[in-house]
Amino acid sequence: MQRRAVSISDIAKAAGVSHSTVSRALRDSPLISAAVRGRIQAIAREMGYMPNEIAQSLQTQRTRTIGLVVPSIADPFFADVFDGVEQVARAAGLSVFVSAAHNDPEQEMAAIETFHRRRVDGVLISSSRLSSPFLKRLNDIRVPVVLINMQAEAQHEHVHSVMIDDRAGACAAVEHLIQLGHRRIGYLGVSNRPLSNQRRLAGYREALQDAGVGMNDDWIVIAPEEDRQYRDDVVAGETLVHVLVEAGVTAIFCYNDMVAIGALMGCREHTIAVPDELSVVGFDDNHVARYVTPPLTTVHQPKLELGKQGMRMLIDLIDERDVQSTMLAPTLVVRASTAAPR
Amino acid sequence: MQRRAVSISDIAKAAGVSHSTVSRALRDSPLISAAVRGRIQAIAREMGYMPNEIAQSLQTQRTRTIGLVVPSIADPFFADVFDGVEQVARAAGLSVFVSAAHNDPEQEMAAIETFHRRRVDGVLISSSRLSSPFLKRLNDIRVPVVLINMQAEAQHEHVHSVMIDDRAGACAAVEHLIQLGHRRIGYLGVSNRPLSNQRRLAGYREALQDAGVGMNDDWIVIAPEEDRQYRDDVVAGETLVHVLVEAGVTAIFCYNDMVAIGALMGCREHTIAVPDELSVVGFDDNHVARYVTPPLTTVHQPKLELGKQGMRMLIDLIDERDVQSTMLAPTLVVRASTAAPR
DNA sequence: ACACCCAATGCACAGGTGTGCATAAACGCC
DNA sequence: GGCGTTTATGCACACCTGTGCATTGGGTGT
Repeated sequence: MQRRAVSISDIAKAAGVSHSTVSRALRDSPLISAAVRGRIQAIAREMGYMPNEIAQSLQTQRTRTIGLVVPSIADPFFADVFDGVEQVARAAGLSVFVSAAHNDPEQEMAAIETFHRRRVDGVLISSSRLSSPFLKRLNDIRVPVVLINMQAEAQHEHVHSVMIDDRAGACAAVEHLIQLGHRRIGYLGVSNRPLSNQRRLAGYREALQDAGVGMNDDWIVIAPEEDRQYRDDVVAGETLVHVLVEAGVTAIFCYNDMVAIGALMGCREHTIAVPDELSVVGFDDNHVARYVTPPLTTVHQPKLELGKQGMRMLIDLIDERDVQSTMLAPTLVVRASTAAPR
Repeated sequence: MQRRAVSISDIAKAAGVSHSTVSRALRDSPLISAAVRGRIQAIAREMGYMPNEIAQSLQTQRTRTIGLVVPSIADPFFADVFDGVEQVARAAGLSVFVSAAHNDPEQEMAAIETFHRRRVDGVLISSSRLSSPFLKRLNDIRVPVVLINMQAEAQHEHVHSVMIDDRAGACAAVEHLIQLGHRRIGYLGVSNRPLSNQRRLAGYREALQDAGVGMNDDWIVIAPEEDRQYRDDVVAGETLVHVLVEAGVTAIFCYNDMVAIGALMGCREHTIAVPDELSVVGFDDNHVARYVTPPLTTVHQPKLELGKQGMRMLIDLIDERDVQSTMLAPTLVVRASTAAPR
């Protein structure tokens, strides 16, 4: 049924020329006379010719293809990153393979092995944590790699990164609370994403210190590690917020929006009014943040830009241009979950 | 720098055999003696050989690759669909190209053209609407196509589909409201996705008719067409909900969750208590639905399953097995936005 | 008229892999 | 030991495209 697709040889036969001539004519080579070129292009169009990119890839040693590894595309954060990646890739004529690794090292390995077999021109990785054997493997495939929003443990020749300044974002959030007049500010963090949690906690501390506002170890609560992180962030916020309230804080900065949303739910259960009795700040600016009650004040991560920048950087690396790792600045979005303390 | 990757010829040279022998040995062909096979496999491992899938594709005329077209991966609906697709694809050893077409016919065309050039083994399409020239083009590429949650205008030889029963879902939602005791029930729809809107409206009417509950044209409001649908769904719900309330309904069934969330916001602005004064039902069971206030009663779409089924169907088509289009049943999820009328 | 040059085209190979067929070696059988 | 049979391997081609080099033909200059 599915008869062979038409190749340049078929066109050559139809036009009474050699396949080389067809190849050149279709690529607008000046070596071919205008008359012949036009005739061949017309025949090609008429026969419904569609270039075989597989054969081209084999010949040119370039697949015009890149691979993207994410934990899950169902997580809106990575979905936005992907959107940015895809936009830039499409504009550059590159196609992208997406692989969801679900934070499973084994699946991550499998993903980059697949990319290697498929001879992608470059790899983008956006994963929470990355293991050392994984990085070694990355080095094996001899292809440019860009890390999105993750910190490389060691520097490798072909590895660059674009990330978001967690510390600065946390600072901005806490400074906002200080400016509103809060002096007893808590942090509600997580333990299953240690790097970013540490950076946000550091920003929290720095802001307080710079402003000369007091700290207290009782005002810092870190949720214990859990497996199903996505749902659990909400549960963590919901169950732990009252600990901070009992410790006497008037405002809390949460590791991310899902924790903050959990905190909002916890407050409702304990009939704590937000923002009247407690101000709550999140991190990420998840799509959800604007629809909860009250709409959440949060730190906006430029996720789309993260993807775009990462992809641009990868293209530069593929084309052997110099690049340097960059850091994107998050911005505070003030909504209705924060107010001056009573 | 990036020296040529090792090929089977390199291995052949190292082992003192022909490349054919290496090829067969690596594929565990019984034609090769166990001794030689083992030795070659050892050498291959040692040299860090990674099969070139591009060359294999050219030879076998199979790329083990499929293309997925969606409007946007940032829309959580399609993100979940993708997740299902990816899971099944990975298990079958297929890689997936994702292309976001943003409901732009031109970009959709470009996407399937790219897939054609790359000689994907099959195509999955999940788009709101599909134009007729687009379908024609689909037919041109001579590859199995599965439509996910969209209705084909005409039947084509290679085109099958898996969809969700909009009508049944709408019925379930409205029956729930009737069972709670509501007798004046409104529908808040959209006009930029005419097919599914019609089907949900039909389900709404059917449920009312079957229960012998009265209808009224004033209780049906359809938002006018807008371009930026995603954000506008919320705005539509927010601005139009009071029209229905003034028409005297005690409950509304919304086209989807975003419209319903807009309705919730509109109610808050007009200080209409939900669910005490007005019950609200959505459609989709977006991730957001559980976090709004009050948590939204809605019709759950099995999005993951949609993706999985679609991918399974595509694999069956690729392997030339018989398949038939299927319809998945949505289920009602009762949360806190619905209650008996006062 | 002849040498020369330039424009246009074809030949042949390369890229990496899989496989039908031929070939060679080994083995069993009488 | 010759012959037929099985087993193991190599040869050569195919998949489709791009390109260096050779070739051809026509035009130009003297």
